[in-house]
Amino acid sequence: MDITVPKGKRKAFQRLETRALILESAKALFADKGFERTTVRAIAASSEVGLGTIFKHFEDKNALLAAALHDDLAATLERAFKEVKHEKTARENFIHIASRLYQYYAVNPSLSKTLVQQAMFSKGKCQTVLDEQLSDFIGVIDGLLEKGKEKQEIKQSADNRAVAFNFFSHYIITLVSCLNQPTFSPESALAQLEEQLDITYSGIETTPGSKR
Amino acid sequence: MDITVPKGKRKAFQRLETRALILESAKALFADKGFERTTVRAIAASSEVGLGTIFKHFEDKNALLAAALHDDLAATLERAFKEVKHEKTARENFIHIASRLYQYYAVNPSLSKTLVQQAMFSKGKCQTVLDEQLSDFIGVIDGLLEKGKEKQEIKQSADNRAVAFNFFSHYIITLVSCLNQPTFSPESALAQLEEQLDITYSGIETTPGSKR
DNA sequence: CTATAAAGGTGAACGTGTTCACTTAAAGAA
DNA sequence: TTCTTTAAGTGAACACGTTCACCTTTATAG
Repeated sequence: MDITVPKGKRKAFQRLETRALILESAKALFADKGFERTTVRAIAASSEVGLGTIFKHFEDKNALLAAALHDDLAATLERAFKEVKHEKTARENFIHIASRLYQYYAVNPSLSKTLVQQAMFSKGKCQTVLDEQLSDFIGVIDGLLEKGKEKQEIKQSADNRAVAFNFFSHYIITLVSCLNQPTFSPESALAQLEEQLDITYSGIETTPGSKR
Repeated sequence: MDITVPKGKRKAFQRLETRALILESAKALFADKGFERTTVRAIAASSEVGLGTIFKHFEDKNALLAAALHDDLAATLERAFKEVKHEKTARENFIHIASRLYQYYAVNPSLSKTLVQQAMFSKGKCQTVLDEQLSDFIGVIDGLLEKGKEKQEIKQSADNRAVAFNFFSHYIITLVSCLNQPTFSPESALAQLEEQLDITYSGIETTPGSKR
């Protein structure tokens, strides 16, 4: 019997507290040992909770990783979105957002790789969390493109949806490609992304004006 | 004592035969039950081989899948490469190759998804097999682009390496994106790929000539 | 207050991928 | 041939993710 929460909501509070405890331990252990080398039993022991309890709070070990990184990732995204400057080009703003994300992934490339893998391939349900962030991301790019059209950066005939997907493709492939390198450097990832954006912007077909 | 191979190479032959037996069973079971729902024990039983034997032939269950699909995939790739017509544009040839691959993946989308996932994220060693195919793929695209430059389809200033990577990015992201749908249709995947190639070809920036 | 229902918490037990000490048989040396 | 070495083959044992029947505690009904 605890006096801090004398209401009829002790259970709900306990639940949240337990969840937080588990997440804290999970985060620390994942960061320390990596995903595969961290056992659910170790997380249970570290958070002083029964093994089964963890699975009352999280669908599986993957969901645990997603939850452990979710808050930081969401904060990174939100911060990046807020830093969008409307006087800058769509491209500059996009690169800035990508830059922030790459910096975040660089904190722990190994964990990031696992997270990205799960986001891209997870079966059915728990992907919702990451899908939301993807939708946000695509939505923001869409907005940037619209602004870009207004300021003559981008041609009117371009389809925002398709171009947003194009940007996202390059962002994600560059990320995966660089996460597979022995070391992940946000700078080289950005350079690679810029190279692809060059192509997306200028196109590759011969044009009447540039047939030298 | 078998009379068919009386040489001093019985062991080598036995080994190959055992390997083939395992692969045959693995292929059938994977196709029937899917990757996760097929146990290594079931493969061992079906191929009438000890459990440990499988791991003398394959690093792990993932390698088993890669090996099971490798030959078909290699054949698909080779066939697609041979169908390249030099009188067609680089884009048409690329789309044709992608089309063949998408058709192959469509045979068993679930297995394909697992295979692609492993190819993109496998740790360290066994990825070699798939990496080879990737190198081939990139190499062929590179060649197509060079031809494309000769026939004025693609501007000289384009960097083949970067553009080949660009093509590959769209190919792979489209594949993953479509494999995550409830049903995988090569046709809709191709449509999506074409949409992205449109962007890559024409570019999105406003040009002096197209400022309407 | 008591009785009942609901929900959090628990760890033994299970299934499965993977390892390893050992057996067996082929290849090579004497 | 006979002995030695090498490697294929094997399944018991292990580690870990996951499940589930059960317990305990809180919430709710009477």
